[in-house]
Amino acid sequence: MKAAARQGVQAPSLELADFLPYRLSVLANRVSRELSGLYAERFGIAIPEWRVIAVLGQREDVSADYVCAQTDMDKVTVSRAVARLIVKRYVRRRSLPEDRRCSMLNLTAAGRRVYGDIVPLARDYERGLLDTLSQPERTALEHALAALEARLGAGRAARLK
Amino acid sequence: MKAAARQGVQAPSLELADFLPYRLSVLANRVSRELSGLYAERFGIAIPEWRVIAVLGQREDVSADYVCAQTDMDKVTVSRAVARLIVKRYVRRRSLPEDRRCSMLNLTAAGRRVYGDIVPLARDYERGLLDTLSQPERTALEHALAALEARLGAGRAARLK
DNA sequence: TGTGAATAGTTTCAAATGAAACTATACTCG
DNA sequence: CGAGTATAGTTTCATTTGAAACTATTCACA
Repeated sequence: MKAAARQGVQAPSLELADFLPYRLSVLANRVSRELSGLYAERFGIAIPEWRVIAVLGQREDVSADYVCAQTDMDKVTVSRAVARLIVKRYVRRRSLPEDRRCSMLNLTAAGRRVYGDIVPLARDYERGLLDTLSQPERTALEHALAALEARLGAGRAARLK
Repeated sequence: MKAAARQGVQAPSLELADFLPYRLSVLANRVSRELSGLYAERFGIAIPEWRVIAVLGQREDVSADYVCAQTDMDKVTVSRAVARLIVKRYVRRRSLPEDRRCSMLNLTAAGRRVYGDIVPLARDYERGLLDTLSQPERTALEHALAALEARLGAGRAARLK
C-alpha cells in the first residue's frame, strides 16, 4: 500500500507474455496436449483416464476419493473416467464390505499392460523436456515448483499420504 | 537409448507427484482458478474474456487473429470471447475497409476501466506468487520457463511481433 | 436407539470446448 | 480475367466439463 503510494499511480499495463499465471497456463496446456498425443489415440485413453491409471499403477486397492486427492481432479471427472475405464476393462471395482459407500479400484491385467506401455513414453517425454534445462536450472525449477505448490496448497504435501 | 539399455529394464512406475507435466498442469490450473476468482464474478468476465481484454489493453486496433497469437487461444474461443465482450460493451469492432475479412478490435471506455481495475489485481496476485520465491529462484524459474517455452514453441518468440 | 450431519460416489443439467464445415473476402498466377 | 488457394472469422455439432442436486451409506451423539 505505502510502496504503491510512494511510487505513484502507474499506468495500468500488463505484458501477457511476461505474466506468470498466463505463462504457466500456456506451458501446461501445451505440455498436456503433447503428452496426451503420445498415448491418446494409440491406447484410446483420455487425460483423466491416464491419470486414474497412473494412480492405480502406483498403488493397489484405492478409492475414487484417493484418486481425486492424488490427481487434483474433481470427483465427477474421476467418477466418469473410472466408469469409462471399467467399460474398457482396464479397471476393476470391488465395493468394500465394511463400508459400502467406498469401492476399491484396481488395474486389470490389461490395464497394467497399458500402464506399462505408457509409463516409458511419459518418462521419455519428461526427459525430453528436462533435457532443455541445465542441471542447475532443473534444480531451480524443482525448488520453484515446490514453493509455488506449497503456496497454493497443491503438490504432495497437500495430498493424502 | 544406450543409457537405457545399460541401466536395464526398470519396473514401469511413475510418481505422479514428481512428474513435471502433471505438476505443471495442477499448478497452472490452480493459479488460473485463483486468479480468475479475483475478477470473474466482480466484473462478470471469464478467463478467455480477460485475456482478450489484456491484449487490447496493451495495443490498439488489433485483429482477432493477433489476439489468438498473443494468447494461445484458438480462434473459436477468441471469436466467442470477443462476441461476449461486444455485448457487454467492453469492446468495439470496426471492420477494416481495405481488407473486409479483418476487423480492428478496441476497448471501449468501459473496457478500459475494467482493464485498469483488473491489472492491479493481477499484478498483486502475481507478486504474491513470486514472493514465495527467493530472488535467485525467481531468476531460475524465469530461465526454466523460457527454455521450456522455446522447446514447445510457446512464449514470446513464437508469437507475432 | 434415532436423528441430523458427513462421506462416497453418481446423475443431471447448463455452459464451455474444439474440430470441422462454412461464409466471405482477398490473393496468385496461367 | 478467372480458377484455385489462402485468410479471417463464424457456425455447427458432438463432446467435455463442473456445480448442484441426488442416492446410499456411515458416523456422531442426545
